[in-house]
Amino acid sequence: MAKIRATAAEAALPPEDAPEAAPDEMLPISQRAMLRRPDGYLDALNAEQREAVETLEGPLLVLAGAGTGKTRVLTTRIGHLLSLGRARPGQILAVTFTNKAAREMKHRVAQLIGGAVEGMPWLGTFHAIGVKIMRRHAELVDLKPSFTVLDTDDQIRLIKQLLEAENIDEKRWPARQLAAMIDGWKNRGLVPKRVPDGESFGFANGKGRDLYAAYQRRLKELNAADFGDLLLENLRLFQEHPDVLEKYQQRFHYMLVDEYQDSNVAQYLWLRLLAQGTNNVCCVGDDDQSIYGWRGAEVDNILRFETDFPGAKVIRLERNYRSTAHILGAASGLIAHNQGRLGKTLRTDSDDGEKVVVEGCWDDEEEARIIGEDIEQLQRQGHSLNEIAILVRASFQMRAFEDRFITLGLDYRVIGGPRFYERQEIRDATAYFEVTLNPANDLKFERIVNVPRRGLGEATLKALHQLARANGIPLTQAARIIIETEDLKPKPRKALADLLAAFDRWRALIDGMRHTELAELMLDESGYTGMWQADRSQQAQGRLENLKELIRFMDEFDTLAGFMEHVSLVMDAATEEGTDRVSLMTLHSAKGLEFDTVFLPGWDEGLLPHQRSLDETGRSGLEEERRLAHVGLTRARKSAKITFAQNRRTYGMWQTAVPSRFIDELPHEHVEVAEDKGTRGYGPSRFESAETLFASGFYETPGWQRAQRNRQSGGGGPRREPLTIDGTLVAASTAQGSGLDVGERIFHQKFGYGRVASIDGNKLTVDFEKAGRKKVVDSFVERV
DNA sequence: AACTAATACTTTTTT
DNA sequence: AGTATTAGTT
Repeated sequence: MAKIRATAAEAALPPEDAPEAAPDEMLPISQRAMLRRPDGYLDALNAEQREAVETLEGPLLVLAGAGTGKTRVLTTRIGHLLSLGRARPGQILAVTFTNKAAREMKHRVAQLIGGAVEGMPWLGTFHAIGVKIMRRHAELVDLKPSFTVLDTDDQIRLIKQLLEAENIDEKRWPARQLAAMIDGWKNRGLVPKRVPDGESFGFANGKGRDLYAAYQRRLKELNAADFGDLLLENLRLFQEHPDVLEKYQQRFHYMLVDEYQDSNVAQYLWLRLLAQGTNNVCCVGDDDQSIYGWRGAEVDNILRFETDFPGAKVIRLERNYRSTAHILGAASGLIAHNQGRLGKTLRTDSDDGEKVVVEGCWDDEEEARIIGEDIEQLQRQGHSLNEIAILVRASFQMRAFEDRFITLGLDYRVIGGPRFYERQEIRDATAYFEVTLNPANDLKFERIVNVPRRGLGEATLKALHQLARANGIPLTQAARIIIETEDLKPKPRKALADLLAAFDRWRALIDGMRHTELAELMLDESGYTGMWQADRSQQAQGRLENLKELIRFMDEFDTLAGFMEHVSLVMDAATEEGTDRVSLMTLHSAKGLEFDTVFLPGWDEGLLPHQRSLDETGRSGLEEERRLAHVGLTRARKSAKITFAQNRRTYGMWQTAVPSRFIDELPHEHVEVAEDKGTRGYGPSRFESAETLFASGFYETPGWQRAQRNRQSGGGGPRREPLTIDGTLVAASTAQGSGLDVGERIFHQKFGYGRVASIDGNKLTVDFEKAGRKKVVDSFVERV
């Protein structure tokens, strides 16, 4: 086992560390000269960008609005540092939040400096860099260098076990909730003993902090760290070991942070410690694009930059190179409603272009139909589908579009979605690999002990747990003991013995066999591939494909351990390029991208300012939602269209929706209401009024005003002044005993006439004459 | 231990 | 509405 750890540790310290061994890694003179040529990289910048690139010493905040060349500044700055010989690649720390951004930056730096330098060893996500540092000093944070990074699944599983051990009712205090709390604490840089009493009481009557502490202890026993630890433990490392900190302070001559508005407290503290060395820290960000507050990001970090880093210089990039004047005007007008901004005024030299179009739809299906038609129209006009995107607030919205596009035969791609690594089959497969490498990983062992089914169920697991807990040993070791006894029935005993033997066999092959072959062997011999082959379901084929893809991906690494290092942090599904497809994604995953044409469906009150955001974080939540809307609009280069639905299904029930308040906040001069094409008639006659409504100038129409009234009155109840932030969304909650009885004949806006089949509170099951059996909320039906 | 039925929960976003 | 988890049954 010691041997295995050694391999893992070696793999964890890849050759990128070479700079120390090969001291002079400065770019060759010829290359530096090339970078200096007069038509070179600096000339391509505007005055502010250039200043941002050339201000090398001291703290610098670059406030870069959407489309102002933020990435260009960052990469040019790195190139500049290298070409001036101010730093070697290994002396520049450059952190991003996403793997995508890290890849992009690596790529562009390589382009800039001609790919001569073998990458930048310290360019990566906060988490990836955190792991790298922690592996080198693992013992100082009570881990072994081969520690594994837990995914969210394992995290929950572990917490469940803790709750069980403490006899806490998981119904009342769900593991997810505790996981979220612990995450939150870690994001704020709080170790267990620093958790405030009040918050500790938020879980299981004050056991929150103790559970957190117990969880951390279990992690150490398992030699594992969760995502939060990659930052928190790093911070602890620096705080408790000034000598280590000093080493890194000296190493990093220049520090760059991308998307600083997304940083959380732990990241901020980490950065500030490092910056106390040279103080050459450059943060790039946009407070108007801070959309990860719910995940612990602190807009405050960017708002306070000048106080945190005394003597800081602030440069604003306000020239937008992306969007037309109308789009920019609409976006700026919207975001101006936020308070607590650093304030930027985006300018552009572009033409006015087209106004932002707003169109109301009957329901989400019509929304998808209208947008589908628009896209087909664009396609006929010769636009590339790759330049069209649909940006939604929540992923459930995607479904209507996917359905529609499939019937239209329109090619689309979903960006984001479940990450490759998060798929069940990938997690299972990597669990096999992990247990082979590290038999002490109880969580992974538990994951696959009975996958595929081997007859090792609850009873066996319980026995194993008991033995393991009593002796303080890993499950696999307990298994080894238990198969020598009579404690298990013959069948499970044999199955367990076989499994252990298999792991031993695979482990013996690690050094003697190509790791991709070994991986295939493991999946075959364990019966895992067989399990999916035998599965006749729709998805089984896809899962097998994914497993193949996994093996292909592994090929890019030299060892199994080296692959495992990256799998949890950096692996995401390959996005096939090449084909012409419409992109479908959430607003969050659209940040940093741009398209000629952007569709923004679902600007409904409760969905675009998302109700949950409003409920949980009030005003600041509303402002974050507004920033999300702003991010959406600013993705568009040439045209943007906003739609909303008047009826939407939530949790399977129809509710009337009200247009988003953000629509009203758009400056009139940059907006036009969709003209009536006369081809969109839909079902019931009441829709005709909606058509005329949109044809005759939106803001003055009766329909619009009705929507306004609805918004303010909370859905027909007694009038309430402007919808309060935590006001509930129209219908559902206003139902006061409907007085309906089973068997009564009713009318519903969408489904027409029907008879009540059963009543459950305010939820009705109705047999409609045309639409069949549906569940609806009683306030949407009227007695006839 | 495995299968079926009932119930609860969902719909923010990501390393 | 649909999925995921859980409880109850064989």
